[in-house]
Amino acid sequence: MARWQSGSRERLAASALRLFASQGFEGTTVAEIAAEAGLTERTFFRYYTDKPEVLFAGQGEFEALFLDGPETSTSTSPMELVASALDGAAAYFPDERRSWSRSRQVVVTGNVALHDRELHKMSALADALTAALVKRDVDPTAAALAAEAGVSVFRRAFAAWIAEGETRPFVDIQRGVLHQLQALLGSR
Amino acid sequence: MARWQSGSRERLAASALRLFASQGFEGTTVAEIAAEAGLTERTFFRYYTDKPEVLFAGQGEFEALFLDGPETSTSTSPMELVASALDGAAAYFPDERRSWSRSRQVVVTGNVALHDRELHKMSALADALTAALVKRDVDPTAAALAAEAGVSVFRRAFAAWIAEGETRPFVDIQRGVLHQLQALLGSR
DNA sequence: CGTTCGATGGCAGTGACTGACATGAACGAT
DNA sequence: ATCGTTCATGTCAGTCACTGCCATCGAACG
Repeated sequence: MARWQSGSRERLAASALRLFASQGFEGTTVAEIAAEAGLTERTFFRYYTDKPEVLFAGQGEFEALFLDGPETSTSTSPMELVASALDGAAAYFPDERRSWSRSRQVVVTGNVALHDRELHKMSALADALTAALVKRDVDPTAAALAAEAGVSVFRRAFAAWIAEGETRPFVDIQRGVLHQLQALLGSR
Repeated sequence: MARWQSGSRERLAASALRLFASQGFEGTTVAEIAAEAGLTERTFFRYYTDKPEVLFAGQGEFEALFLDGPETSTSTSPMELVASALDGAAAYFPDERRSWSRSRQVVVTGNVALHDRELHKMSALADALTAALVKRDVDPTAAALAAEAGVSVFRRAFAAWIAEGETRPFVDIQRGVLHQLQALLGSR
C-alpha cells in the first residue's frame, strides 16, 4: 500500500479505457476511474484537465510526427509538403497498434463528447499544419485548404486501416486515399 | 406579467448572445440567461439541450440550403455537386447578415466549448453532404473527401467574408476559394 | 362553467470540475 | 539519526450544468 505508487497517470488512463469499454463513457464516473487506479477524483483532475482527455494522451507524439515532415522537407509545393506530413504520421501506426486502435475507436465513436474531442484535436492538428505550411511560404488560404484536405485524407485512411478484415499497412492505404483526392480535383 | 409571453425561445437566444458578448460564455450562468428572459433555468433546458446550443439555432435552415443543391443538381461529378451545395449555402449569408455574423463569431471563437460545438456542426454537415453524394452514386471515399473539402472551402470563405473591411458578397468570395482549392491539386 | 392541456415553476439530486488547505512519504542537509 | 523541505496525494466544501418529478396555472375547448 505504498502511498506513492508510480505511474498514476498511466494507471488512470488504463482504468478509464477499461471502464469506458465495459460500462460506457457516461456510465463511468471519474470517482470510479480514480478508485480503480487506487486514487482520488481530485487527483484524476491533476493529471487530466477533464474526463474526455484521459483517452487522448500520446497525442503530442503523434502531432510531432505529423509536423516533422513539412519542416524538414525540401519541397515547396503545398501538396507535397502535406504528403510528407502524412508519411510521417503513418509511422505512428505500425501493425501492432492496429488492434488497440480498433478497441479505442469503438469507445470514441460511441460517445458524442469523445467524438467532439477528437474533432477538436484534428482541428488543432490542421491549424498546426497550416502554420507549418505558411512558414514555408505557402499562401495562407491555400495552406489552410491543403492542411484540412490532408487531415481528411489521414482520417479516411485511419478509418480504412482499422476496418474489419483490412491488413494492408497504414502508409499504403493512406497513399491510396491521397491519390483518390488528387484524382478528384485533378481530373478537370 | 402574462405567464406565457410568446417567443420564449427567441428571447432566450437573444439574452444569451448579449450576455455572452458582455461577460463571456463561462462568465454567464444559465440561470442568468433565463432570468434576463423572464424565465427559469429549468425552462431554458426545455428549449435548448445544453448551454452552447443556444447560439446554434437556425442551423437547420442553413443545412437544408446546403444539401438542396446536390439533391437537385443534374451533374454527376463530385466536385460539381459540392459546388452546387456551396452556391446554395451562400444564400444563407446575404450582406445584411454580415454584421450580425461578425459579432456572433467573436463570441464563438472566443470560447473553446462554443468552438467545439461549431466543429461538431461542421462535421455533421460534412457527413450529411457525404451521404448526399453517395446517394448520387459517388464512391464513398471520394464522397467523404469531396464533402470535407467542400466544407473547408465554406469555412474559409466565411472567415474571409466577415473579415474586417471585406465587402464582396459571399458567393463571389466562396467561388474564389473553391478555385484556389482546385488550383492546389489540379496543377499537377 | 368545468375539464383538459401545455408551458412553466419549484426543488432536490447527480456528476464534472475547482480552490484551499492538510498530510505524509521521500530525500537531502546537518 | 533527525530535521526540514518538497511534492504527490487526500479532504472538503463549493459552483454550475443538467435531469427527473411533481405542482401550478393560464388558455382553449366543450
